[in-house]
Amino acid sequence: MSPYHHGNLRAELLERAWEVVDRDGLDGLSLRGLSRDIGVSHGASARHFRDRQSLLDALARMGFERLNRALSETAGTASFAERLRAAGHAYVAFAVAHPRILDLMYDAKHHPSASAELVELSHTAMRDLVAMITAAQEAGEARPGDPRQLALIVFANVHGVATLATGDLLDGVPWPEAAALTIDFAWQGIAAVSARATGG
Amino acid sequence: MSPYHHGNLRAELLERAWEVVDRDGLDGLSLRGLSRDIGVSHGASARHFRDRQSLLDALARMGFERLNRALSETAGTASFAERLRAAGHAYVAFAVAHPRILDLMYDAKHHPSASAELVELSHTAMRDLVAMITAAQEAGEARPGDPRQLALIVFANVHGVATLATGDLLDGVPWPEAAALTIDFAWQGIAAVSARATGG
DNA sequence: ACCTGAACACCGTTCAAGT
DNA sequence: ACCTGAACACCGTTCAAGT
Repeated sequence: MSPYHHGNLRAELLERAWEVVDRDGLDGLSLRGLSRDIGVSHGASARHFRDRQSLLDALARMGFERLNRALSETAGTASFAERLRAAGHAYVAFAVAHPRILDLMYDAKHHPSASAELVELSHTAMRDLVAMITAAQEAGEARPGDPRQLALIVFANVHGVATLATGDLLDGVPWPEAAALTIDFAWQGIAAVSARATGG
Repeated sequence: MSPYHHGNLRAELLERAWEVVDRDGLDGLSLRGLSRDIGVSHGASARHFRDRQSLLDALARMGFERLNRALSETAGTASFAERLRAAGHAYVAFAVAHPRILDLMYDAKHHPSASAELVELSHTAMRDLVAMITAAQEAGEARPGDPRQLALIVFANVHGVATLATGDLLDGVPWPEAAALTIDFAWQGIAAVSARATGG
């Protein structure tokens, strides 16, 4: 009712934009429509976001923050194979739950004006994976070799199956199954021979 | 010089749109700008494309046609391992050469108004891969099991490494190396045990 | 059949002015 | 510091009219 907004317009814009993109995709998002929904004038967003791309950048950062949090929550004390399975599952689950947001995340990251924070957040998962594989190697559970190469293979598998899942290319296979299949396949390839023998 | 266009405006719109998207991304593409570049009035495109999304759909179809052709050109008489390597290389090469087009291809395919032809073209590569793996199984070169599951794994690997390559997540590793690494890894996993022993 | 050009409803962005 | 509202240059889409 107060003629002026109460100071958290930035957060409200982001939250509303997340919902719109999640539901209708990027096509459904306009700054003017967003302002209309929230009940501010159409120029109000300019105080908080230089331009449309700047809002998308912030939205992408939100996405990576939530994805990274979901991934880090799987880092328990379980075996490497189980942690990998949990992390992979979490990644694909995020992709399936928020396919348009994930698209936006990688689109924004590719954009020439991408913020340093966004680029940084987009590399976190890969870095954590390299660290995890290094630890697995030191524990004798993963085969030796450049951990970045092994991480690359695992990441390619997980991201690839996520894309297949959201792209409707799984051909009827439920995504948790496809994800487990792909991740176990990747793990079998990078596990040490001794560990491989004990695997199911 | 003639006041009217000479009948291949549709093809010209598509060709020009491909160039613009390839260079500047989707943000740089507008129907009015396209018409301006070609030298027709801004409403002319409506005769050939219902709306903007319809042009993007046709553009995506072009992309899958070219990608599928590049993939089918690798289907020589070589061994399955070599054909897989060549096809994977071709896929990643296309992704690296035309990252924005590839994005557009999958975006358009996700769109509610996606044409049946586009959906069909986007499934071709996967179907060919399943057929190839089935043949490899019959030749005793691939391990038994649901060929769709094995194809899924290979496709996830290839598409995943393509995404990593265009997403600048390869961490300095040249993409042909990363692609070869990932594909060989996938092949080792699906190859028959006897074939695996002979592999490098 | 194919293209033109005006018309309409929408954008993103900027900026003086208000509180 | 934060928001308003007019202004501007751009869109996509439609449609009568021209050839």
